[in-house]
Amino acid sequence: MDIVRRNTDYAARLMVHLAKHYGRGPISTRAAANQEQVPYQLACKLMQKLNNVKLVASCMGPKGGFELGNEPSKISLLEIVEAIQGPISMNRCVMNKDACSRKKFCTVRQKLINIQKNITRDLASITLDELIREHKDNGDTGKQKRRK
Amino acid sequence: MDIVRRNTDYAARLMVHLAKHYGRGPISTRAAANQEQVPYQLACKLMQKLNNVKLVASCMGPKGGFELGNEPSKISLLEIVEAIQGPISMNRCVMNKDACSRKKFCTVRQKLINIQKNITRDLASITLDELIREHKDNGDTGKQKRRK
DNA sequence: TCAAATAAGACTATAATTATCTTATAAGAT
DNA sequence: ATCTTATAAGATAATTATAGTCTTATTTGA
Repeated sequence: MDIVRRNTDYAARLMVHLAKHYGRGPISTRAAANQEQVPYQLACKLMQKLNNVKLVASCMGPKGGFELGNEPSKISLLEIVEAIQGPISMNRCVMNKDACSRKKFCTVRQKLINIQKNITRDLASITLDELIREHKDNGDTGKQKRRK
Repeated sequence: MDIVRRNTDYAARLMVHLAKHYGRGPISTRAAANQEQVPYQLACKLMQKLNNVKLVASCMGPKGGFELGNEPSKISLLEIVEAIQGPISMNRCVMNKDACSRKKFCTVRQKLINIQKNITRDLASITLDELIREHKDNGDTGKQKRRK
């Protein structure tokens, strides 16, 4: 099983897509999903989750869609991961205080907590703007096919 | 979902148990499972997986059981994790070269690879001997209840 | 030969994840 | 006003992963 799941991967693609168009109005989920090779219906659900935590802002109606809720430099991969799949957890005993009665004499727990901190720190350091900066020289021409 | 899964947690307990008795002959799975609060049948399966990669050595027959396949200082948490749940993977595209056609222009992949390296390095640095050293002052009296 | 142990694999159950479907609501365009 | 295109929300289905159990075979010391 992967730490970053498939849906999170999809969501990251969609966010990178929005980031590339930041400041130029909303993008419809259909267009973003098509271009980023994400199943449309799934994309709708993912956008909703991102909307719930204000990583994106929605505009209903025709010509509507979603746009980033903040500057690309202010949105990290960690936020996207947590919006879609919840907090990164090394082990249930790390997140849930009551998960294990052995906690008081467990020597593994503190070590797992430290590893978890490293992971979240690393993910938090990756922002959308650096992801699009490196994307620049690939073929996003702005052309788009419509409809699923 | 937890990066370290429940069965891996069980396996780690069993390994710590064996480590405490290292050099004093085999321990039966039943005894270890009882003391470490691991379901017996599951413990059997886990010991087999650990045996497959030689983290433990088996001795069949009465008075048999398992013992560590190596000194506690030579066995890391990473080895236990990988024996039970397979390699740590940040994302499918990291482990499986053909998982994603977008790989060539994907800016996230390399960053995920780096995070994954950090995790495995951290887990590899934790060895059984340091886990039992810190365990020393808890109540493993050697008393044991028999039977499930 | 018996009993206590591992070996191996089939099987079941549970839970998590992914994907789809349906209905409702909003708002621009005509 | 009505139509069309879009999001909102939630129910439900399908798939996959994980955890747990059961059964039978094999080994070996007493």
